[in-house]
Amino acid sequence: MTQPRPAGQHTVRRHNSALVLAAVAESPGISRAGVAARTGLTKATVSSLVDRLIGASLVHDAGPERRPGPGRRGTSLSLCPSGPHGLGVEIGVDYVATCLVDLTGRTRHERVRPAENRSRPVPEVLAEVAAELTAALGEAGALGVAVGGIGVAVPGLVEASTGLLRRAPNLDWDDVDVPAELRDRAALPDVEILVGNEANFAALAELWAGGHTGPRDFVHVSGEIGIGAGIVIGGELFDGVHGFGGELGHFPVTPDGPRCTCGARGCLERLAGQDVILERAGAADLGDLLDRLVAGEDRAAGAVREAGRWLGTALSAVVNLLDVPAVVLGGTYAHLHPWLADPLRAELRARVLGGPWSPVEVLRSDLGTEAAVRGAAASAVRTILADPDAFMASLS
Amino acid sequence: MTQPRPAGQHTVRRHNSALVLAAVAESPGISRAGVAARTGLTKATVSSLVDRLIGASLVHDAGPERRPGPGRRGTSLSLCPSGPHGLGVEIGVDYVATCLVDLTGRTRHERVRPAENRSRPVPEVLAEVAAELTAALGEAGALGVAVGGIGVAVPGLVEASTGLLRRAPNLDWDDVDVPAELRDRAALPDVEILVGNEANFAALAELWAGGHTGPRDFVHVSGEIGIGAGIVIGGELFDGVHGFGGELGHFPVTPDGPRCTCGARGCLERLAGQDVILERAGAADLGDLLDRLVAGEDRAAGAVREAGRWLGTALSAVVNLLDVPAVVLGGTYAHLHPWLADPLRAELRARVLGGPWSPVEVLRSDLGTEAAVRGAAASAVRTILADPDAFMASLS
DNA sequence: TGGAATAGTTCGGTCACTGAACTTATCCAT
DNA sequence: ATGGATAAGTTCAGTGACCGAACTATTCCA
Repeated sequence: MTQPRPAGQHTVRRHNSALVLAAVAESPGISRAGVAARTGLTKATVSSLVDRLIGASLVHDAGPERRPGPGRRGTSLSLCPSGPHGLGVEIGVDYVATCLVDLTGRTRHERVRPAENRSRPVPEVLAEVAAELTAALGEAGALGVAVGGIGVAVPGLVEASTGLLRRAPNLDWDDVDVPAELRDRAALPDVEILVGNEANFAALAELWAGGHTGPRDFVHVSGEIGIGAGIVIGGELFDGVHGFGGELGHFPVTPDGPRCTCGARGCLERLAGQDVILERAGAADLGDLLDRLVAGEDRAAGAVREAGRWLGTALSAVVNLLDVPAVVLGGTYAHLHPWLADPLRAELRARVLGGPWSPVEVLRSDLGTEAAVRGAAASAVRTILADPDAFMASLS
Repeated sequence: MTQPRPAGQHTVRRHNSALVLAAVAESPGISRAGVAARTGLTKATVSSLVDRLIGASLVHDAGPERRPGPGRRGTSLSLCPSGPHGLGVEIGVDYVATCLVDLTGRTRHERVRPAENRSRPVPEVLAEVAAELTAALGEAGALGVAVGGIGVAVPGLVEASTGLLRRAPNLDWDDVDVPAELRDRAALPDVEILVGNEANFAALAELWAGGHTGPRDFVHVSGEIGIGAGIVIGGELFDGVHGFGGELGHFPVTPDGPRCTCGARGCLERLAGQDVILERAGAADLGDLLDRLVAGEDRAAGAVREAGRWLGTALSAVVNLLDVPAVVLGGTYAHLHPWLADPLRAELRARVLGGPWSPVEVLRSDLGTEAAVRGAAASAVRTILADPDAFMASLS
C-alpha cells in the first residue's frame, strides 16, 4: 500500500504548477490570461506560477502574440525548446537505439546502432549501451541542453516496484538492475532513470504522437519478434500491479494449437506472430510479403487474414475485459493494416459485448520501429511535465 | 477528458479530511495523537479535522482509551455507528435484495424478496424495486439513521458516464435510466445513486470484507447464471472507459466450441458455467453436485476439473494482461473451490509469464450471494468516506 | 507528592490562492 | 491625434489551512 501523504500549501502549488504547464503544453502560444481561463486559476496565480516555470526554463516567453481585435496583446507561452531534454535508450535484440527529445516531444537526435545482443555476456552488452548513452549525453552537450531524465526500453518484464528487469526471453537475461549497471559504466547526470517494457513505451509514444488529438484509451499491439502490447487508459499506461501487465503474446487463443516456447499450447504468438505469417504466406521477409499482398496473391492474403482472426479473438477478450474503445496496430502489424484490419474488425464485432454502444476502432500507427526509444525518451520528459515542482526542487 | 481543476486551500482540507477519516476507519479506537502519527499531520491539524468529522457524525468519540504505561489517555475515535448509512438494492433475475450498512460496513438490515423479474414489464419491476427501497428507508428511519447514499446492483452493462443500464441480457432490459426511474417511483432522499454491475459490486464487497487485511489487487470471479468478473487493482474497481469492463463470461476460450447466446463460439460461459458443470456432472442442482463431489464421484469431479481448466485458461490471459496477483472465487465457484482450485492453479502456473516472480494466489470468497447488495450499499458509504468534505458540504 | 510521559488545545507564523484595483498596450471611432 | 473601450498582466491586502511551539490536562510511578 502506498503511504498516504498529508497535503499542505506546497501540494497546492505542485498541483497547479503541473496544471499550468499542461495548459501550455496543450496549447502552445497561449497567453497567461488564456492559461487562467483554461485552468480556472486567477491571472495573479498564473503569473506567479508561469514566472517560476520560466525561471526553471520549462516555459519560454516568445513575446507578444498576434491576434485581431482591441486590447493589449498577451505574450505567447510555449514549452521551452532549450529546456531539459529526455534521453531514451532501447536495448533491442539486434540493435541499440538512443534518442534525445525536447519538452514538446520533438526528436532532436536519434541513432540506431546494429548490435547482436542476443546471448552475449550481459556486462559486455551493458558496456556498449553505456557507451551509446555517453555519446548521446555528448550530443546533448553539443546542443547546449541539459538531460532531465533517462528512459530505458528493454524487451522483457520489468518489475515496477524495483525497476529490475526480471526476464528478457529474447536476450536471455534474468534479474538485471539496468539503471545501477548503467550508472556503474557511464557518468550519468543525477536524474531519474525509468526502465520499462519496450511495447509499453511504444504505446506511450503512440499516445503522445501527433499532439493531443489522438485517442487517450487504446491497446497498442506491435508484432515484431514477439507480440507486444501496451494498454493506455485515460492517457496513462496501465501496466498492472508489478508492471508485468500487457502481455499478449502468450494469450491462449486455442487450446490444441502448436506448442510454444513458453511451454503452453496455442499461444497467440504461435498463430499470429510475424514468423508464422511469413511462413504461411511462403514469404522470405516482410518486404516480400508486402509485395505479394499488393500483387493480390491469395496465399499471402489468406495468411494475413488468418492472423487477423486470431488477433481479433485475443483482442476481443482484451476489449471485453478492459473496455478500451480502440486498437492501434504498430510495428509489423502497421504495415499489414490494410489486409489485417477487416478480419480483425469482424472478429471484434462478433465478440465484443459493449460493441453496439461503442464500436471498437482499429487504427494504424504512423510510428516506425523507433516508437519504443522515442517513448522512453518522451516518458522522461513527461515525468518532468507531470510534476514540474519536483524537477524545480531537484535543481537547487 | 476530465476537466482539470485548480487546487486551493479547500483542496488541501478535503484531502486531509479523507486521510484522517481513512486512518480512523483502518484502526478503530485510534486517538487523535495516533492519527497524527499515522498521517504525518500535526496534532493541531488533526484535532481541527476530527472536530469537523465529529460534527458531521462521521466520527464518534468513545471516551478515554485503555492503555498501560504513563501519560494521559487519548480518546478512542471510531467511525460513528449512527452516522450516515448506505442503502443497497440488487435487482436480480429472480429476486430483489435490499441492505443497509453503517459506515464501518456492518450490515444493519438485509432483506431478499423472491421475484420473477425476467421478461416482465420493466415499469412493473421498477415499481416493486421502488417499494422495497421505500421499505428499506423506513427501516433506516426506525433505526434513527440517515441514508447518505444509495447503490443499485444490476445484472448488466452499465455505462459509467451516464449511469444508464445499457443491456441486461438475463432481464432482457435495454437502456434503462434506473436512478431516474426509481426517483419517479419512490420518495428518495437527495443523495447520490450509484448504479453498477452486480459482479463489480460483489468484487468490491470482497475487497471490503474482513477489515483491511485482504488483498487489494485481485480478480473476483463468480459463477451464477452467467460468469461475472470484477477487477480490483490498488484497492479500486477497474471497470474500463465506459464501465463495461470485467466481462469474462464471453471470453473466447476455444474457437470451435459450442455456440453461445452471444452469437460467438467457445465462450467461457458455455464451458465453465454453472449449468454446464451440472449437466456434465449429471447433477440436478448445486447441492446435489456438492454431495456427489464429497462422495468422491468421478464424473462430478471430472466435470469440475474440466471447468477449472477452462477457467484457468481464461484467467491466465487476464493475469498476463493485468498482472493481478490473486484470483478470488465467489458465488457458485466459492462452493466448488476445493475441487476447482487445483486444476485452475495448474493452468495458471503453466501460462502466467510473471508467475515465477509472483505466483498467482487462488482464494475463496467467504461472502454468499448477498455479496452484490452489500457491495452496492458499502459503495455508497465508501463514497462518503472517500470524500467526507463533499458530504459535509451537502449537509448545509 | 512531584517528575516523567503522553494527549490534546491554543495561538502566532507562513504560504499559496483570491479578488479588486491598477498599469500597460492595442484598436478604433471621432 | 486622441480619447474611450478592451484586454493582458502586475500589485497587494485578505483569507484559509497547515505548522510549530508553548501550554494545559491527565496518568503512572518512584
